[in-house]
Order: sequence, then structure tokens, then C-alpha cells
Amino acid sequence: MVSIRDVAKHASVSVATVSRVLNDKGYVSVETRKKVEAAIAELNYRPNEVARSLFKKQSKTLGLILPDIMNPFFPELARAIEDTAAKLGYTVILCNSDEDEEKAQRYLDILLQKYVDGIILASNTIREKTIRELNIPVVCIDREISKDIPTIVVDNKKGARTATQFLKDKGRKRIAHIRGPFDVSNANERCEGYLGIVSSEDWFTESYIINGNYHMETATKVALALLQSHPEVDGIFAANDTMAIGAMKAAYQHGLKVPEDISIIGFDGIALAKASIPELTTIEQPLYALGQKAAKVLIQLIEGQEIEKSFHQFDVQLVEREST
Amino acid sequence: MVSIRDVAKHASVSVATVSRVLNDKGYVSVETRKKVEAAIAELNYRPNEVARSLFKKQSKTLGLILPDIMNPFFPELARAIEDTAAKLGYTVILCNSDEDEEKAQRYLDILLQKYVDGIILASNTIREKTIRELNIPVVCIDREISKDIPTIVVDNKKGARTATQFLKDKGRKRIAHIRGPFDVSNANERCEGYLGIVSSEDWFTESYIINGNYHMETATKVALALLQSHPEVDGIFAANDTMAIGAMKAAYQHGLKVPEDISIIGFDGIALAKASIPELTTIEQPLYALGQKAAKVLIQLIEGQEIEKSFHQFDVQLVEREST
DNA sequence: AAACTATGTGTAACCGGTTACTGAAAAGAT
DNA sequence: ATCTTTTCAGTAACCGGTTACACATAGTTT
Repeated sequence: MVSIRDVAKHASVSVATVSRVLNDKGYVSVETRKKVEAAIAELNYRPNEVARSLFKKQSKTLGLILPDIMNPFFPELARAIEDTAAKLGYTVILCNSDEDEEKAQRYLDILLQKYVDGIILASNTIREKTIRELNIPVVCIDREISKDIPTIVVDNKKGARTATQFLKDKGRKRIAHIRGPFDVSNANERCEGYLGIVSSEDWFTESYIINGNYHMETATKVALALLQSHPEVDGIFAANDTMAIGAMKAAYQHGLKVPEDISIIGFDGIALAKASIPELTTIEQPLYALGQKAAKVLIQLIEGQEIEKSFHQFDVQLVEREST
Repeated sequence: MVSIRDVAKHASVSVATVSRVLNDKGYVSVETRKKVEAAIAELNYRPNEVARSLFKKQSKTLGLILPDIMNPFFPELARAIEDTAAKLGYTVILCNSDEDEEKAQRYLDILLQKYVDGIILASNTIREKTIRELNIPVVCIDREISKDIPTIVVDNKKGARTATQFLKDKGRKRIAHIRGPFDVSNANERCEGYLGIVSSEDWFTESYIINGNYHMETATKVALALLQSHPEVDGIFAANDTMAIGAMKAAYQHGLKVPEDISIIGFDGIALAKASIPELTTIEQPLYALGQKAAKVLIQLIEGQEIEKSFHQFDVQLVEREST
């Protein structure tokens, strides 16, 4: 590996001069610059980022901690983050926490040791205090941990209201909700949104809300039970698309046609929604924009730029497809 | 940030001694070790990985270059790689190349500058020579670049044969194939496997092979055209699951029922296959095992262990679901 | 012409670890 | 009791960059 000293020797200048050329900083005469550039080209020299990181105390690297990249919600987010980071000269380390606090903590330690410049976090196990103690910029995405930490989310409550109201407008009389996990903020908000529309209906009871865990299999199971105990249900709002697909399966298993006998609407707008048959009506999150924003805000924070506001709530959009 | 010198001072020893305790290397008396450990605990010291990397010329970091994490085939692979790497003390940097040679080359440069210890590569644009010149271990996954580079793949030809034969065994008389891109090795192998079964059939002509690009929308389009021009087709083997789903859509649009009127089989075994309605019969790759193997082999290479063999071909498995 | 400023370049310290080398003390061998 | 070997710990060089500081020369002011 060729080092800055090799380049210096080859161009008959000092390492300081080479460094100046490299960083375009300080005075360098035109001829000297040319000599150095020639030497760099000739030796095919690339500065060693590790050495640079050590001195500068920053690594041009971001940490991305999310529950599980296999969860189809996250790849698009990850992609947007990686794209944006790359464009701004940063690289991203991928970490899967499985919602396990200990695992997340371990990743946090490692990222800190590797001098990452900042972290994007989708977690509901990490506490605010822990984040503060890292002493590096952190941006939360999809899940809110504290009002005081920069956060990129979506208007879950409004989206849930839109979804539920949409089913009502379609003439559905008994609308059930498959909710997400209790410890995930967006699941609670979506449930609140649903309640906002139906809680005053005379038919409504708590039994129309069933508990899912954002996964398909469980959703199929609980939805099937619901359809058996509540045959009057003719609309389901699932708190995410994966569970909505699960609910569609349950409907079929129960002999119901979607959308003829029952309407199903999801939330998220993952690729899966377009791939299902029938295609899923859903409340679409601007996933790519969310990831992009998260990366941009984080890098602004890292580079010490002023942040206009730290809490970003994006709007969601109803996309009507075939399941309603 | 507390450094090794702070610890040394606090424990009234030299930095060398602290380093020895840290790495459990060389002679350290029991009392000294205790003193140092106490100081480390008290100061909550964590060694700086960047400094360590600089000296050791290795970063305990892997690069993962894949076409696009949003392609549902890759998250499971990425997950397996990350899991395995983490277990063995490595961290992974995620790069999306979009099959763009220039972009991939740029990532390669950056990874090299960041001193990654090795790279896992899923690409068909990078050439063998480029890889050789990196002078660090590289393992290819999913796509073969050269016999001389450690590679983890699946027996595509055999899988394709199994898929096609399965449709025949189900009594299908005219089996078409939606193939993948010509520049992707596995697409060619799968096409060959298909040909192996059908090329000797008297009904067979080249027009039963239609060109897809591994994406759903295109597959739907070309499959629809096929069904219109070849109404006799009663079975489709798609070179990946995403295109199989696209073909199912085409079948529905064309008024055909799956599997009553036409059987459709995919390849890969991505999560999507289980989420579709009807669920997709497919040739399942052991995705997690592939990723795991890739990470293990790469790390063995990095750590200078002997590799028994460098070309790993995994078997695939027919998973019969509802689309056939 | 003297004083000052702008420009150009080199030396060496520094970032925070690791380790070769050195020397002293303790333990074992003869 | 002497010699050898093992154990223990410190000093300083090194990894490959960046930059404070020093110094020299050229260009401007007064």
C-alpha cells in the first residue's frame, strides 16, 4: 500500500505539501501541485481513511440500527439512507437489533468504538438517556423515543383515521382493526386513529380490536379467529401491510372474497402491497423520502449545521387498489 | 474520550502494560492486571478501534456489495451475512451497486480506503481482474464471476430442471419459461435447466422462452403477451419468484385461474412467495445458509485459515404450495 | 529602503493504539 | 554460588494521515 510519504518522496516534496494538495488547503504553488498530482496519479495513491479518521476523530461512517432488514418495511428505508449517505460522502454500517435491547446496546458500543459519526435508529427498546450518553448525533426513524431527539416519522394517527374512514365511505358497517405491538409507538398511534373514527359508533366494542405483532402468520391466525367469532365484520384495517396480507389469507380461508365480501386496508405501502393478488389498498408512507430525510438531518447534525426543526412528520397517502 | 494513556496513568503503569491486559498477550502479573482492569472499569474505557485498525492494518469490517437491498432476494442474504459477521466480531458496510459497474468500482475504492478486511460481492459487472487487484479476500455470492474466486451459489440448472419436470409431472403440456437477464449467470443456468427438460419435446420452439428482467412489472407484461399469442400454454416456470408473481397477475388479467387453468412455479423462495394468494410453488434456495457460508468463508480467508474448497454449490428444494 | 503582508514549503508533534527491544528481578538448573 | 531461563514492566518507534509552527522568499506599502 502506497503511503503519503511515498508520494512525497516521489514528488520531492514534504508530506505536508502532499496533504495540502489532497485537501486543497493552505498555500501550494501551481507547479508543486502539478508535481504532486502527477506523483499521486503515477503511484495510484489513495489516502488511507483510517489514518485520517484517527486524527480527525470522525470516520465518514454512519451506523444504521434497525430491528430486522428482512422485515419488508426496512429495505426501502435502508436503501434511501445508504443512497443519501453515499452521495454526501458517508458509508453505512448495517445492524439488526431484533428489538433486543442488549443486542442494540452491544451495537451501540461497537459503533462508538469504530468512531461512527452518527447513528440512525429504529428502535423502541433504547431509552433516551442511553442515546444522550453516546455523545454523537442520533436520528430516530419510524419510531419515536423522545421529543428531544431528532425524529423522522409519519402522521400515523391521521393515516389510520383516513384508512378507517375510507372503509366507512365504502359502505362497510363493521370495521375491525388488527393492531401492532403495544411497545411500538406507531402501533399505538394507528390504533388511536382507528378509535377516533369508530369509538362513537353504536356497534363498536373493544372486541373489534385484535392484537397482531406486525407479522403475517400471527395476523392470519388472529384474523381467522375474529372472522369466526364476528361474522358481521366486513372491513379490516390492519396496522401494517404484512398483517393486511395475513388478513386476506384469513378471509380466503374463511371463504370470504376480497373485496366483494370484505374490504381490507393496510398501512406502510411496502412493495408487497403491489405484489399481492388482489393488490392491497394501503396508507402509503413516503419510505424513500423518510430515509433520505433521516440521512440528511443526521449529516447536517454531524457537520454542525443548524437544524431548522428536529421533529419531522411526513404525510401519508391513501392508495386505492383492489382489496377495498 | 478516555484513552489508553489515561488508563495507564490511572493505574500507575505504562501503556504497554494496559495494552497487554487488553489483548491478553505477554506477561502481566496478577496484581497489575487487577489494577489495570479496575482502572478500565472505573474510567469506562473502550479501546479505539480506529487506532487499532491503523496499526494492525485491518478493521474488523466487511464490505457487502449487492445490486439493490430493495430487491426482496437480498435482505435475507444480507441478514445472514450480518448475523454471522457480528458473531465473529465483524461489522458490515452495506453498498448498493444497482448493477452499475462504475458505481461498484467507486464502492470498491472506498471500501479499500476504509481498510475493510474483505468483501462479499453479488455482481455481474465486476471482472475477475478488478477483484484480483484489490488484494483482499473477496467472496462472490449468487452470481459467479470466475472459477478462481471463492463463490457461493446454488445448483441453478438442477433446480430449473426440477421445476420444469414438476410442471410436466403435474400434467402440464405446454410449459413456457420467463427467463432472467442475459448478463446474469444464474439466469442463463436456469434457462439451460429448463431447456434440458423441454428442448426435445415436439411442441417446443424458442418462442416459449420470453425475456424478463427479474422484475414484476416487466414479467406481467411479457407473460400477458405470451398468453395472448400462445393460448395453449398451461404452465410457466419463471426464473425468479418476483417474475412468477408477475406471471400470476398476467394470468388473472387474461382470465385464467391459478392453478386450475395454468400452473406457475418460481425460483428463489423469497418471503413474497408465501405472501401471495395463492401461495407460490417455488424452488427454494437456502438463502440464510448461503449468506452464512459466504460470511464464514470470507472470514476464514481473512484470518488466513485454510479453505477446504472455494466453490460452494448448495442444493435447492422444491416447495409445493398453491400455484401448481 | 525599510517594514509589512502574502505566499510557499518543511519539520515535527499528534491522533490512540501495538509491539520490538531492553533491562531488572525472580525462579530454576548445575 | 553461579549461570540460565522465565517473568514482568517500561521506553520509544510505528501505523498513515493532519496541522501548528517556523522560516524563507516575493510582492506591497509607506
